[in-house]
Amino acid sequence: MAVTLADVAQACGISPSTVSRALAGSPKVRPSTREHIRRVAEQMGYAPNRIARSLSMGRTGAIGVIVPDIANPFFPPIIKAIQARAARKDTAVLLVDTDEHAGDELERARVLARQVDGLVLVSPRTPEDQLAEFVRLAPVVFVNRRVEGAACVLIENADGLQQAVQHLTALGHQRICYLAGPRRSWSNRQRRASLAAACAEFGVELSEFGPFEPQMQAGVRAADLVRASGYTAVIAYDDLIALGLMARLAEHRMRVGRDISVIGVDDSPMSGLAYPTLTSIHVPGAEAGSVAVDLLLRRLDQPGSDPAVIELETHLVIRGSTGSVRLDPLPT
Amino acid sequence: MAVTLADVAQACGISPSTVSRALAGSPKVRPSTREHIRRVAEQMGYAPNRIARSLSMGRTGAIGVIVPDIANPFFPPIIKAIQARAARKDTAVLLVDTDEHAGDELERARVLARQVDGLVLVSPRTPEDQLAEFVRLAPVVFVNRRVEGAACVLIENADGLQQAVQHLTALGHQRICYLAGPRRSWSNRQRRASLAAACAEFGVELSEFGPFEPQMQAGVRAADLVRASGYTAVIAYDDLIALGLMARLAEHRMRVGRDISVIGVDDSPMSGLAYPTLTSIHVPGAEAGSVAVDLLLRRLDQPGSDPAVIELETHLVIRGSTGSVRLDPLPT
DNA sequence: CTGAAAGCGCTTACAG
DNA sequence: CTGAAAGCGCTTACAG
Repeated sequence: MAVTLADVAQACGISPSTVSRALAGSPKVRPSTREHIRRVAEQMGYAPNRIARSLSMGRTGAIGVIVPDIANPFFPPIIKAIQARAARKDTAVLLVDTDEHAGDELERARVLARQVDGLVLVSPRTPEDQLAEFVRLAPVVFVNRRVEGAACVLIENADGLQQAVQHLTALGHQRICYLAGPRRSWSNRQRRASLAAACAEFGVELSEFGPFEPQMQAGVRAADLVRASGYTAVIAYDDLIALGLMARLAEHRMRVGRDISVIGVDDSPMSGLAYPTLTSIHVPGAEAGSVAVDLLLRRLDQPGSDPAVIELETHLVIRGSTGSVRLDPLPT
Repeated sequence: MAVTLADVAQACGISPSTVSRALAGSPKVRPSTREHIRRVAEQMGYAPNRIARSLSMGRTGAIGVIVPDIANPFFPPIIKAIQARAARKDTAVLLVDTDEHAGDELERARVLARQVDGLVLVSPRTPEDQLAEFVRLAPVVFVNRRVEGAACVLIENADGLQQAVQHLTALGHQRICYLAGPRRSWSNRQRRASLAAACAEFGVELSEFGPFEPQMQAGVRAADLVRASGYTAVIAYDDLIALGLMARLAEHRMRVGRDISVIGVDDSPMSGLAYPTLTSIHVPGAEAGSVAVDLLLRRLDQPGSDPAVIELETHLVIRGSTGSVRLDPLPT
């Protein structure tokens, strides 16, 4: 029912082969015929059937993206950047949300791999020892997780966390409490290690509560632990936990930024709009997304190339949720 | 390189036709052969090439979903429900985020339509007079927008808003200020109309500021207008605007729930976790998503069927951001 | 520069 | 119940 290559060919009185080549912009077609064909095709409203093209070319022009949870504000900027970058390269994006079910990732990837040219795996939760499976499925780029021998786009939290610890010590805090993320999370292990290093460097005592799911509700739960413990400085695994924490502390009339300092990770849009505004570590999500697409597309075009590992940096954004120990801020 | 139908057929010593039928579960194949074929296929790791199947069947087994902005918390529940429902029906989902660019929707839909069996258009921003174009592209279901003659899943805000006005009047508020959403938004027009009706019913004065984009930042801007105006009750187009408003009011030491009452729309996860918690109108996003998939799939299977119009209801969820005029709440 | 032919991997009337 | 054949809409060596 849609107009096909053969229809255009017939209308032009020439062979489908030539129409195909003309539309592909092949230099082997005489310019005048090419123009004529193009005009006719346009005017007939011809649009190629991508499915048919995929089958004959052995390439789908699509990539698959798997994320744990699109409702977590960490992911939308990455997804948007992936879509934008892919669209620019005329590549479609199939998105799968696994709802944080680590056990589903491999199976979903297996199905997805058959319909796309390659996969971007964002913050996969699959255990270390099964990660190699993904690489066998299709060309793959991992985002926010290091996998030996595979292409990765990593977010290096060390700088941001080091700045966070420095900032807190400058404000007089001697002890820092870390609200840990999910145990299976690679980011969490990375953040905890960086934090330990930074605390050692500045001579600060570090302790930990958790693990917590990356959701505000978990931060609410954490709040009561934090209150009971008497810590004056908290670094949360992510902004969601930090925001939940702050909301609950406010309920108990604790003044965040005065009685207690809170730092998140992600620098999500909400962090600038909470009250008080949330000091947070900026994570270049959008950049990670577009770099991932570039890496994947390059791997598809040059199958031989070495899998690249890109590390992106982070930095601290200071806002209202951190302040000096026991000292009143500006008079109001 | 992957194992194909022909490979399986050869391994079994029978024709590809029969293998195809056996795997499709056709009753025309002798049960014993069917079992044998299945075992061999399984053991060879055969998985059908969906692209090839699509081409020969004229159906892709995928649906396209277009949303204005995945970063807006209104959409993730809908998207997740669509994915879950589609996955259960063995249908893939191609997701496109238009970044609130109304002008891009039609073009993106056009491209998408060629790779899927049908489209779900969530809260499309395209002007009224071009909406019919989508229907011509492919089988379509609209979510959160009424389109004459097309299948729609609508969220009827009237009940929720009526409850909201009733709630506010019961608390003693005589005037209500509405913070309007985007002008091109169908929801906004619908909400404004329902609100006007409810206010008329309860004899409340209604005025309006806006339009505002559905983002917290817009709520921050709105806050200064609201403060200057002296209104004691505000209903915002959505939770994001309401949350931005609350954050900014808090900065100015206004006590939301006491000095002023604020109501949002969406009942997003954050509304229960802000401080104070946000009274909001619950919108059944997840239900809308799965109903939309059902509708679309039914249209694909029964092309003749009439396009259904489903209306989902809303209701008010009362939390901490609304309170009596000028009266102190419980002593603490 | 252009065309006829084969092929991508499946499905499905049409014959047995 | 099973097989040979045609076809889905494209691309691309292979000949001219």
